[in-house]
Amino acid sequence: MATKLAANRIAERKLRDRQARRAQIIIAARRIAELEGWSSVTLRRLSDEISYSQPVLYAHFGSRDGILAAVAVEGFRELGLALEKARKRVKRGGTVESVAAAYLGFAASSPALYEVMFSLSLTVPFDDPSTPPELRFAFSQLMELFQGQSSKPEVLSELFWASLHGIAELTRTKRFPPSRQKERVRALVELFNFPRDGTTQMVKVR
Amino acid sequence: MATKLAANRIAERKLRDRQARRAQIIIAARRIAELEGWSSVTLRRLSDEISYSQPVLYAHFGSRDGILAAVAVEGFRELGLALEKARKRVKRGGTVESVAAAYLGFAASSPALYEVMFSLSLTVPFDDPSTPPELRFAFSQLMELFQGQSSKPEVLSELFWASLHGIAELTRTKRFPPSRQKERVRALVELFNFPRDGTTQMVKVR
DNA sequence: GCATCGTATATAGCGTTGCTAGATTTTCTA
DNA sequence: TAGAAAATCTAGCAACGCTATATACGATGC
Repeated sequence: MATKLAANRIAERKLRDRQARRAQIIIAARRIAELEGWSSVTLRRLSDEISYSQPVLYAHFGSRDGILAAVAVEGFRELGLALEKARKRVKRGGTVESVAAAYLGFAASSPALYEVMFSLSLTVPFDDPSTPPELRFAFSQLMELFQGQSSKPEVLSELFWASLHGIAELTRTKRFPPSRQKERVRALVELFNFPRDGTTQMVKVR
Repeated sequence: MATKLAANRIAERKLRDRQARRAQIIIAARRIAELEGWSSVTLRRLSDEISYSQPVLYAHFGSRDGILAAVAVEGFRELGLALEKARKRVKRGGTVESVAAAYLGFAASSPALYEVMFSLSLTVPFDDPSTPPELRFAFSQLMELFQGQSSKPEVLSELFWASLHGIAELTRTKRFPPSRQKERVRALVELFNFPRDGTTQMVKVR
């Protein structure tokens, strides 16, 4: 019987080791990408960093894309937490502004991570039940902003997400001059702070 | 003297041939990408399609990225023309709606083309004088929409561009369910049809 | 018309990539 | 401690972007 217990502990230890190494790979990939770009994240380089041979990487993730996907999911996890924090620590003047700042701050501080979260052809249909919970959680934080304010919270939060993503992406790829970033965010917040739910109307005044 | 003229004509013909082949390469790359994705656009495949050897590709574009960049610029050219058309043929109810539809229609009908226009690390700072005119023209079409309406047309048009780009991108990568697309666009148009220029105000009604 | 020279094009190969089959070592079990 | 099983490595394949070198071609001068 003691052998059974020992076998259990061994299996547990193996699992721990396995997970630790998996995390190590993800961290290494992320670090290299952030420093030198994703094209520098090669399997040989990675296997070198973790001091294992290449096939070990395939035991954890089925392919190079599998590694990128794992990094992306980790990115969504962190983004979700950052948005939740920004939403709950209600800054006076509206949560929309706080969440927008948190989103763009995240994208700006980890450009390579943000890049792989979207440029990857993960093809996660979002609605699908197979969508990783990290993704759903991150989006749910955006949806919370418009709950009850509008007749269609999904539509408004999707549009909000799209706007944030567009700003993040065009900033990351240097299409937007950084000089006007503050004004862009201010305009964005103004637009989304007044959703048209039937009880709000825009009128001309003079 | 006749020899001089002949030499001229020969040089012209060579230039024409060269440009024709250049266009051929761009068209082939675009077609392959649209059918099988950009990873299938290899130099061997391209040289095969145009019935020339690989080094010829390097005589035209310095590298594979050079080919992608050329395709991207062509994409911006077409996008600019499409936006101009949508803006000038004023559909009743506002040009914003028309331009938005044209933009998203372009992105949806040529996803690979749209992808390379932005996912490429062209790193074109936009403001820079070295920015291709095709890019500037396309953006100018968006800026036209908000000229005079707002105190800061650049900010509003950049925000509009970002929103459109976000929708296009999240749709292309299957993050958005296509079912709500119409509503998303409607909400977008509503938001941007009422820029806050000091003569418009949002009020609660009941 | 022919030799010559320069340009255009092709051949062949280098180094690196993602990935994998088969050998080998390590670890557990009985 | 012997043998089974799992884990890991070695070595190599095909395909990639790219380029040095060789060859064929076309224009030019006598």
